[in-house]
Amino acid sequence: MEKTAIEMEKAASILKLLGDSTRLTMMKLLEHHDCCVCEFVEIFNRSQPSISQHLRKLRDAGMVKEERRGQRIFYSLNQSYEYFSFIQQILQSLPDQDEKIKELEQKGTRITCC
Amino acid sequence: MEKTAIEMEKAASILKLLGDSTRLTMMKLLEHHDCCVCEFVEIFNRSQPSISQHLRKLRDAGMVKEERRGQRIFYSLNQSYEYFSFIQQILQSLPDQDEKIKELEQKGTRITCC
DNA sequence: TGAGTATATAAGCAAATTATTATATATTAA
DNA sequence: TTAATATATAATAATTTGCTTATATACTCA
Repeated sequence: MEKTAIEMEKAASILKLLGDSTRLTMMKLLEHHDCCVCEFVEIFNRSQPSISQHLRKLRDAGMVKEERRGQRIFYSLNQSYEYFSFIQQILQSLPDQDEKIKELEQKGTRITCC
Repeated sequence: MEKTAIEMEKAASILKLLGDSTRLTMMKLLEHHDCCVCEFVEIFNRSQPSISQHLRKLRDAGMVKEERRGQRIFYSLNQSYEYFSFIQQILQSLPDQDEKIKELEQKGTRITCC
């Protein structure tokens, strides 16, 4: 097997993580926009612990990385992730979620600085 | 927006189904080879009901179709599935599983006719 | 320093998932 | 017809998942 080929078990575990609409939408949003936890809480209308737990799964898998800015923690795609191109390929097939960011901007709850 | 939400949900449900290494490997095998239940039972070394239940999920989702030939039921990818190209794109990123078919052939347990 | 805010973690629970065992159905062959 | 084979389905049990509530940690600001 070529060393660029993803193992089946690994691929399945990645797809399992993406196989949740909250996490999948998070990843699609992060494709173009860094986001902090409180933005996800508002976008998904979920509790803060629920959002944090989804983010932890993505982070533990290595798909996203975090960066603290003041009190907030911003998440972004980890472009060094070994299987980044596999994920990217999937995300490219998904419908744009930018209107969710636009809604935040209109409500004035989009966080753009620390 | 509602349509987009539905599409993300649909994508997530597809990825969830593929997010199991048995089902994912089944789909990869079916990409190039029709298979019957007893072949999967041997390949995965799982019980027959377990295999049938995985196949039922894939069939209920519309990803695979079945065709009876005598006592056996052969499964194949449903190329008319609405999201076939999405699935195909994922399968193309996965390593070839043909050696599993070759093993069956060497053992003489590959089923090629009714 | 203490209060307030943002986020993470832990514990517990209900729902979903997957495997197993037992049984039913469909087909073939004696 | 009966027996054997292939597969599906049902019932159950074990495991996993994702939510909630409660609490801990980290940072900012007065």
